[in-house]
Amino acid sequence: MPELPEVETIRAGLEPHLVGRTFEHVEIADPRLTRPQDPVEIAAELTGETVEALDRRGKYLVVRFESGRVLLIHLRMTGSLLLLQNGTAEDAYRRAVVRLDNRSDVAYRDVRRFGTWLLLEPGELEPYLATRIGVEPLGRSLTVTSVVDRLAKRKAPLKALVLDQRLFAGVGNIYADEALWWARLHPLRPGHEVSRQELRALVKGIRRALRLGIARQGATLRDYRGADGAEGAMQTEFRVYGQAGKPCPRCGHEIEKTRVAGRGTWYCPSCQH
DNA sequence: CTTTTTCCCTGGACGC
DNA sequence: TGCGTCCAGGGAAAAA
Repeated sequence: MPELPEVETIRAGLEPHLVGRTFEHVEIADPRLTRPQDPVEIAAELTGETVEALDRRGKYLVVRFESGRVLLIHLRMTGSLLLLQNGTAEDAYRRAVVRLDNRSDVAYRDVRRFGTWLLLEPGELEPYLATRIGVEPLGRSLTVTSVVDRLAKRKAPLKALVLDQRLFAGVGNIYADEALWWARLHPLRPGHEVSRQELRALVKGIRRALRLGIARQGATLRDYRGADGAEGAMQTEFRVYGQAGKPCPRCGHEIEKTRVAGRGTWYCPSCQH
C-alpha cells in the first residue's frame, strides 16, 4: 500500500519523464477515478496541459501544470503509475492512460479502484490540503515541541495518532508500526501519557522508518511497483509489520499482532512500552 | 472538537 | 472443485 516512501519513489522515478512534457491524449477508463468529477470532462481538460513540476505532499502526488492547475493523485491501496516506454501489454486493471508528447505513456493501474484523480484550479490546492494533512514528517517544520503540544490532550492510542495525516502526513499502517518499534513505544499508549523524551524518540522513529523505506524504494507486498515497474525491497527490512510469531530483532521476544484503530498492528510486547 | 464506525473495492487465503 | 467468509486498509462521511 503506497505510503510516503512508496509515493516518493514513484514521484522521483516519474519526475524526469514528466516535467516539461505535454499531455497529448488522456483516457480515463474507470469513472470512479475522478468522482465526483466527470471523467470525460476531466480527460478533455487535462489534454494540452504541460507539466511544470511533480511534487509530493503526504501520500498525494501533485502534478503541477504551467497553467497553474494541479492534478492531485492519491493511490490509496493498490494504485500505481507506470511509465510505458514502448508497446502496452494488456492490463485488466489499467484505469487511465496519459500519452505524452514524446510518444511515451503513463498508465494508471489500480486493482481495488480506491485511488482518486482530482483536477484543481489555481489556488485550490492549499486549502484542499490544509484540512486534510499536516506538515511533512521529514521536513524541518515537524518539531518535538509541536508534537508535544498537539498530543498533550489526545486520549487516542499512539497508533491511531501516528496514522493521523494531520499530525504525520504520509505515514500509513506499515511505517506506523515500524516507527513505534524504533521508538520502543507501545501502540496502545494514550497520546497524553507519553513524555516529551518519548515523543522525541517517536519523531526519530518515524523519520528513521520513512527514510529506510525511501532508501529501499518502498515495500512490495503484492501490488506496489515503482514507475519503472520495479518492486521495492523494504519488505525485507520489516522489524515488526507482518512478523507475528517471529522473534523481535531487538530483544528476541515473540512479535504479537492486535487490532488498533481498525488496523492490523504488530509490536513487541517486551520492549515496546 | 475528538473518537469511533461504516463504507468503498477486489483478490487471495482458508475452512469445509 | 467450489463456495462462503475473512482480511488487507486510506480516507470520506456519518455517527456517537
